[in-house]
Amino acid sequence: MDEQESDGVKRVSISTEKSLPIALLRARESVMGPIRSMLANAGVTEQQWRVLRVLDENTSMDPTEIAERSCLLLPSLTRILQTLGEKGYVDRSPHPTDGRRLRITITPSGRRFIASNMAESERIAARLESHLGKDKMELLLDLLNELDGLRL
Amino acid sequence: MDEQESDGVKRVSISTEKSLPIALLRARESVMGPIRSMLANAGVTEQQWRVLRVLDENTSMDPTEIAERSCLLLPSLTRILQTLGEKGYVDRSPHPTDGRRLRITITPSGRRFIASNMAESERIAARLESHLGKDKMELLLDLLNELDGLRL
DNA sequence: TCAATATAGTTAACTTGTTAACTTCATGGG
DNA sequence: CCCATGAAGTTAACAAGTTAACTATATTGA
Repeated sequence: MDEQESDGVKRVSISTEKSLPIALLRARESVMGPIRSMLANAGVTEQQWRVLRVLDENTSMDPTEIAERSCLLLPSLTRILQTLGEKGYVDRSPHPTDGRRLRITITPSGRRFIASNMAESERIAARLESHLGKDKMELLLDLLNELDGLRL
Repeated sequence: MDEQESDGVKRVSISTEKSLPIALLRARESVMGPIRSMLANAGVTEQQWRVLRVLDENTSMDPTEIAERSCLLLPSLTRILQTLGEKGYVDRSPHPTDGRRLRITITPSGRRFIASNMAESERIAARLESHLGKDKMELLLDLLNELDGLRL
């Protein structure tokens, strides 16, 4: 119940319980718990893992594309690519025609890293889906995508 | 379609498109866009705003309670309370019986700050609900809460 | 052609996220 | 009573989020 409703006045204010941003945050925390453990063992952060996975799905990308697909801002990505380069998981080369751009590629070592951790990642995802139910999962993804598509 | 399905082999891997953590992240980004503009004008961060709103709903709390309700970790909250104290929005006093705890209270200035920005905050929330639809909004909140309740 | 403007990426400065170590106070059992 | 253990906060160190300024290259139009 809403603590501030004891005076009989219906509170219009959105108590933090019903706030969508906070609900999204909490839900994400719950989902990320097991994934974080897995990634901590593997020695990468959640964001580094996202970048590697996006790169693994594509042969070569420039930072702007990577940022878009892994949901990171460019300044963050600059630092992450720096770290991943030091770990030997990505290479960078100049763009053939546009001197402003870079071509980022995942190295064989990076692909091996993904391969050796993907099974566990998928086990975690499968366990989540089995707990929530396939139908609810799809419904949830649809709603989230719709939210993402809204132009506010 | 999935780029890696061209060989006819059904990919089991969860392309980042269908990843729940990323969908949650993207959805949150969309929702937060207008809120961030509002808060930037007001001169507080999203997290500072969350803390103030939680404090506004309760007369006095200790940091552990605040952290739980505003979905922050204690080390972050320590710094945020420091900042809010400097802004004059919160006060701290020792707990009457337990020497380890603190009592954090929102100041009148903090309440005025909330009051002068709550209307705009609610306009934004209302616009969101009108775009998505009340039914879908409730459905989404239910699903997110269920996700939060899962023990993985 | 060349100056104005736009794009890609980096750097900087500040705030927060995240984990671990640390300090102080409480509490329960010997 | 005293020590071991636990709980509440803080501090530290590093990674990432966020906005703005900046560099270098491209592109456009007069």
